[in-house]
Amino acid sequence: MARRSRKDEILQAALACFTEAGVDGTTIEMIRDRSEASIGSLYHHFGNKERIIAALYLAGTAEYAALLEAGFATTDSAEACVKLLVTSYVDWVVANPDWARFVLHSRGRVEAGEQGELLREANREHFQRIFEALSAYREQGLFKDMPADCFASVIIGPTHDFARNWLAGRTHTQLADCRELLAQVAWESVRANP
Amino acid sequence: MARRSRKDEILQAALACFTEAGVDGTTIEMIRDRSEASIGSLYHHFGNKERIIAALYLAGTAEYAALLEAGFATTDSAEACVKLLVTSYVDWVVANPDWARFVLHSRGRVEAGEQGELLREANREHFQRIFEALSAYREQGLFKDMPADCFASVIIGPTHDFARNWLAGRTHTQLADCRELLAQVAWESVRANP
Amino acid sequence: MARRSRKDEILQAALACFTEAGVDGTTIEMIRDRSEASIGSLYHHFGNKERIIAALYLAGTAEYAALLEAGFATTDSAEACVKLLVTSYVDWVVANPDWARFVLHSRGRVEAGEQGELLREANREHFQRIFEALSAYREQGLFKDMPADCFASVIIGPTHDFARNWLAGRTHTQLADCRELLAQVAWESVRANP
Amino acid sequence: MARRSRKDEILQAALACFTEAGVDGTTIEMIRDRSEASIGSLYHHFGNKERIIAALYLAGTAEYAALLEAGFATTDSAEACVKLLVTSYVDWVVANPDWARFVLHSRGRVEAGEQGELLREANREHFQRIFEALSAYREQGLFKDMPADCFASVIIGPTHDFARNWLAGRTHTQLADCRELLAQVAWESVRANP
DNA sequence: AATGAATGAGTGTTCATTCAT
DNA sequence: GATGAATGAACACTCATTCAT
Repeated sequence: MARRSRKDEILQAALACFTEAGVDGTTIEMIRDRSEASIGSLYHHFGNKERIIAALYLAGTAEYAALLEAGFATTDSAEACVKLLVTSYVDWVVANPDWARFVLHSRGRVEAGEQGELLREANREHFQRIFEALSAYREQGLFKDMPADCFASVIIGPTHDFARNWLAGRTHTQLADCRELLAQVAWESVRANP
Repeated sequence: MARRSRKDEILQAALACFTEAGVDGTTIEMIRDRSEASIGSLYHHFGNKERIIAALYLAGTAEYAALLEAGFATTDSAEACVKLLVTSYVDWVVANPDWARFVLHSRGRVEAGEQGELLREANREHFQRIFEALSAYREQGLFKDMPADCFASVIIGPTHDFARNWLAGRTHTQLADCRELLAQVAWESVRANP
Repeated sequence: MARRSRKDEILQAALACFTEAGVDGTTIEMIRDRSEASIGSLYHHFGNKERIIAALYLAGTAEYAALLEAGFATTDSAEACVKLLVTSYVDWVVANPDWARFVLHSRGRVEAGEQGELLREANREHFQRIFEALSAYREQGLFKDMPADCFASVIIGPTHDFARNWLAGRTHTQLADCRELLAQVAWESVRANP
Repeated sequence: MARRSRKDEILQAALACFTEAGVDGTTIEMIRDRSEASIGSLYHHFGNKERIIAALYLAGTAEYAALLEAGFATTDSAEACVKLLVTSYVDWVVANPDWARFVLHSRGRVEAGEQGELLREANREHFQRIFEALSAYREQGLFKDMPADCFASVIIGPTHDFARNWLAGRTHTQLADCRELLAQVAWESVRANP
């Protein structure tokens, strides 16, 4: 997240507060303190607390999507594609642990709020993009046959789960050290049996 | 959760509120309304809101643990054991969707609260029990070599991920319909390559 | 305060609570804890919190009055009488610091409560008794001429003031060490100039 | 107390409530009603109830200290100094009976609260100032020899005691009518015998 | 654009008291 | 007499939001 504009400073401050006190535990006053903006400024830029949360969420998922997009450009096999989904995610989480923790825990909230439709739209595009990238391989029968939503969970589920635990300080192993293992497992789990 | 005692009625009511309004969105007043207990009674039994949350959480994980324990008794192979972890979880989630949603989203909060150590203790026992059940097979080299915390995520990660999505109404497929698939994937992901 | 009956045990416990937490800071629950009586028992004996306070107050002032009465029996001069008022007070405070602190701070409260008239009656009797003891000397012109309420404050004021400070831990000097000095000052302040 | 700013209006309202209902009997809502400020404004200015009490207390003692200071400027004998301590006090109490009652009954509470150290500091300065004013006379042997804390109680004790009684409506005599008498008694009580 | 004093509905919690056993 | 679970009115305080400057 660039550290340039006032808006970004506020978002940065909000994220730090969310990390320390939780989203519900963070008050506007706390964000104001840390961002050194005024309350008026906060409301001028975002309108209300919910929209600060949504903006931070959407920016986070956009970053991961961009990372993925960049990867797709240099990817030319089913295996590389599947592994890319995992490694991009791991890389993003390791590079932005606070942001990742926030995103992982706030989805339901944003989804239920006034910006929910925006999120859902972004999500549809995200999935759409991934399926486009994979559809050719799928038609070639390179993947096990399973429902699309199940397919997604099988690929990314172990990574999500481990990332959650790592971010909560519950693992002995570092997330970065599992990068290849998780990618390999993902590939083996979805590839069609020879 | 039995529907007998006053304490359980309160817990039941709290869960319903959490499902409808979220944990933070639920007020003591709402729980009082639904449980038809008095505020004084609520505080007499639980002391504060945090402890209502913790009690509900702990009861939930205990139920899953009990289900698992019952399954271990009739399990006699590495494959059956691994699959049991998945199917028990799926069964519990399908039978108790509200409770599962609550547990899935409140872990961090309970962990951070005053009852956190209790939870961590319960968790240690839970993992201990699972590793006991699997250690013999592990020593026979029936599993891929990987860190223990990673091993756990590989087995249960896809199920956790899919269950989260299903509970949030984001899947087209029913969780119950993926029961065998998820169990099979779990087993294939951790078994040593022939 | 005798440690015999249940009522006295409760009063004793209440006083200890008042000392530690203040009268308003003390809850019925705290008194119950310390007295090892049940809530029901507390209410059976006293009816409500206010009446516990009043009973303790009245018992305290009665003790001082008794001490004074005993002294009057062996007193045969204006000087001895005046000094007795001071020394009896000092002796009682030193012997019952917690009780004294409570009495010194709760007069207004008891006076304003439902037992206020009882207190006022006791006070009238108390003053009546003192004036009886002093009236002969007064008629002999042994005292300075001043209003009765002023006379009382001149005698006991320094002692009250110092006792308050001593009970609050604000003095370097011990109250007991000022006993004779305060008595002497009282006598000099009210005796007619030769 | 000036009647200008919002803060002072709140303090004024609080004092009126304390007089009518007692400090513990006064709710924030009552102060809000009388001051015509909003609850938010109350908390914006003072933070919590305790700090309203402390601010009122400190302002009260500061006023008396100022009165005293002004008097010291025109005082040039031991007798005048001692009498000034009494008359300043009487004058302040007569001019501000509600405030005086509050100060007389809330010292322990403020002392025990978070602003206690502030109060103690103010007190130290107050005493320091008085002893400076009297030390020259003391060194000349114009006073009876007694501990400093006792000395203070002997001078102001009768006045404190009578003022308390007068403020509680327990005296027949007016405080103002005892002004000279109390000053004279104070002086006679501490001056060295000729 | 920026500011921050003011707002007040709503929150979790306390605690004196009652009453069925 | 004794018990203690149950009651619910009342409280101090929080915090997202507004708006005049």
